[in-house]
Formats: sequence, C-alpha cells, structure tokens
Amino acid sequence: MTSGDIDATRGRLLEAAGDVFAKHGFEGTTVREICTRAGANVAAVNYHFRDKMGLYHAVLKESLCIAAVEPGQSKSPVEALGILITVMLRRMSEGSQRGAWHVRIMAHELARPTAGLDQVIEQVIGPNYVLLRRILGEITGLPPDHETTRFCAHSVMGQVVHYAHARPVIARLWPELTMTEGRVEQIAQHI
Amino acid sequence: MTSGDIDATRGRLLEAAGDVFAKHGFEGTTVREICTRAGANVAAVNYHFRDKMGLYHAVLKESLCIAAVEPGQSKSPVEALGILITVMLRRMSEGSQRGAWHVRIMAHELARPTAGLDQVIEQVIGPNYVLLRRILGEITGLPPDHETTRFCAHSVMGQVVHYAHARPVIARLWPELTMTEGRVEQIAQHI
DNA sequence: ACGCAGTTAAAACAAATGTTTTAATCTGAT
DNA sequence: ATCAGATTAAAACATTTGTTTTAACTGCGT
Repeated sequence: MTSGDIDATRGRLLEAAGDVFAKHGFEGTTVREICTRAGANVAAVNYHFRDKMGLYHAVLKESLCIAAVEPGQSKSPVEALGILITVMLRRMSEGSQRGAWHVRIMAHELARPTAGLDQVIEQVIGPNYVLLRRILGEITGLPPDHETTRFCAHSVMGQVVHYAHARPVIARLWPELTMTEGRVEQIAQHI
Repeated sequence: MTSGDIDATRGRLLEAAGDVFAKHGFEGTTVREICTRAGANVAAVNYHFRDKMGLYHAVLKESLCIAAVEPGQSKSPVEALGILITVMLRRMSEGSQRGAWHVRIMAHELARPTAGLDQVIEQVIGPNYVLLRRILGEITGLPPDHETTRFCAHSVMGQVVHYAHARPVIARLWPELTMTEGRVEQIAQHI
C-alpha cells in the first residue's frame, strides 16, 4: 500500500481525528477513540504522525487551508461587508462538516489554549481581521488601524462568533431560533 | 475542629478548586492538583464533597451567588443599558478574582458542556438576558420578546462576552489594547 | 482516663491513557 | 519465488486518574 490509494488509513485517521478533536478538544480526546473510528490500530497514530500532538497539528493544517475568506472586490464596501459577514456566519453554521471543525476546535482553544491557537489565528482569524478592518475603514473613512475601526471590527467579530460559540446557550435562551438565512439581514442591519 | 473555624480545609478546597476548574475546566483538572493547592489529602475531596462533580457544583453554586446583576432603575433606559454593559464588562474583566471564575468556567462549558451549564444559564445568564431585553424593549419601543429585541440583546451579549472569552485572540490581534474604562464608551456608542 | 464522632493521612485499586515494542502481514521490484 | 521495505496488529509498559479503604489523629463530653 505504498502508492495508489495513498495512505488510506492515514486519511481515515485524519478524518476521524477531526471529528473527535472538534467534539472533545485536544486533551479530551483519546487516541483510542480516534483509531476505533478510523478502524485502525492504536499504534497507527504514532506511526503515521509522531504524536497525538502531531496528529492534532495535521488536522489543523488540513482543515485550515479551506477556511480562508476572500469575497469578490467588485462591490461597494457595505455590500462587501455584508458578503463577508454572510460567509463567516455560513461557514460557522455548517453542520458537522469538515469546515466546522476549526470553529469547534477554536472554542476548545479559547478555553484551553495550546500551540494550535497561534496556527488558527495566523492562518484564518488574522487574514479575516485585516480584511474586515480594510472594509470597515473604507466605510468609515478612517484608516484600517484606527482605534475606532478596530473596535468596530471586534464588535462585528464578536457578534459573528457569538452565534457559533454560544450556540448551546442561545438554544436554551431562545429555543425557537432556527439557523437560516434570516440572520444575515439582522447583522447587516446592525451596522 | 467541629465548629469555630468551620471547615477550614473545606473552604480551602473550594478556593483551590475554583482556581483550577477555571483554568483547566472540569475534565482537565485533577483532584490531586486541587488537594495539593489546598494542602489537603487526596481523599478530602471525596469526604467533604461526594465526587469531583460534587465539588464542581459546589464551586459553581458558590461563585454564582455573587454574580447576579441588578442596576438601579432610576435612570433612563439608555443610561441603564450603559450601566448594565459596564457592569457586565467589568465583572468579566476582573483579574483572577473569585468573580472571574464563572467566566472562565463558562468558556469551558461552551466548549464542552456539562451539567453545570444549565446551572450557569439559569442563575446568571438567564436573568441578565431578560433584564437586557426589558431595557432594550424600552429603548426600541418593542416588546421584550420581539424578534428584533432578541437580536439586539444577542448582539450586545455577543460583543460583551467576546472581550472576555476571546481575550487570548484579541491579545494577539491587537496587543496594545489595555483593559481600562475606555471600552464602556465604545460599547455604549455602538448602540 | 476513656470513648466517640468528626476529620485527616497514607496506601492501595481499578480503569484509562499515550506510547513503545515486537512480531506478523502486505506490496512491489528483482 | 524471494527479498526488502513499508504498513498493520497485538501486547505490554509506565503513568495518571478518580475513588475507596483502612488506620491514625483531633477535640470534647462523660
């Protein structure tokens, strides 16, 4: 099994690890559960990746490369802002898909940071942050690194991630809320 | 040691447990670390509280009773909103004090909910939620359970908790930000 | 002094976890 | 067919975890 279906078990390991890490966080997951899900042996993790930590970083690298946001630039700034918010919201609201991994993992990293936090910030949050500030700067007429622009950016990010991270709380406070396209207009209206 | 300094080790246990649970979450903490910090024996946890879980709930009950927010009602709605936001922000920005426990614990509960989540929602978040909606309803002229009012409440809560939960991220995105009284005016301005 | 209930200390236990080791199995080229 | 290297499987290891057990200690009333 050297070539052809390159590393079937390695791929299954990554897939299972993404699910379990997203659910339980790094410390909370056991390599045995990952291997059971992947139908692999316990030693497979230490063979294909070096560590449990090596597998974690591999999962992050895999799930982050498809997470960058880059909407078209042809629209007006306010439209671009709406598009960006929509994209972020939609990405964070994806069910249990691959794209939702880094959101769940992010929640765990916020509670208990590991070395993976810098990875996520550098490759996903940072770019989105500068893009958001650029758009907001165009809207307000202020430079992107102005204090007010930064505050606005944090307000937007705060509201967006709130609907992703605080979902269990929101579900209890407002059980009737369904996650459809009706929220993008709310956020767009709020600015 | 039946009376007088009622349960010295029990109190030390609660104190240490609050710190460690806030740092590591429920699953991440070991009863041994708690007992070491408290200068108690390993069996002390199972003696004074029933379980590790019993200690966890005791910590929550202790740290939640001083967390309710109830500002004076004599001001105008917009002033009340400003006061409420200020109080929430200040409470969440407290250093490593007792009052900051439930914020850190909340971050862990969001990432990995346990039975303690309902406790926190019921005793802290829920009351603040209805109070916030009442104030917002007075401002907008809409009923407190109107859809728009709820969205506004979630926007406010999202921004507030963002500065508390996403602190490690913010620290990397905007290292120069210092947590003073300069933020309350920002949030108050944003509404 | 004695005993008694409440409390603490030390040791042990069973289960779980990350990792390693060692042997088996498979694949493809010679 | 055979050999070498890559991959998988099974078992074992050392450590850590929550919990229990058993004995020692403490203060206090009789």
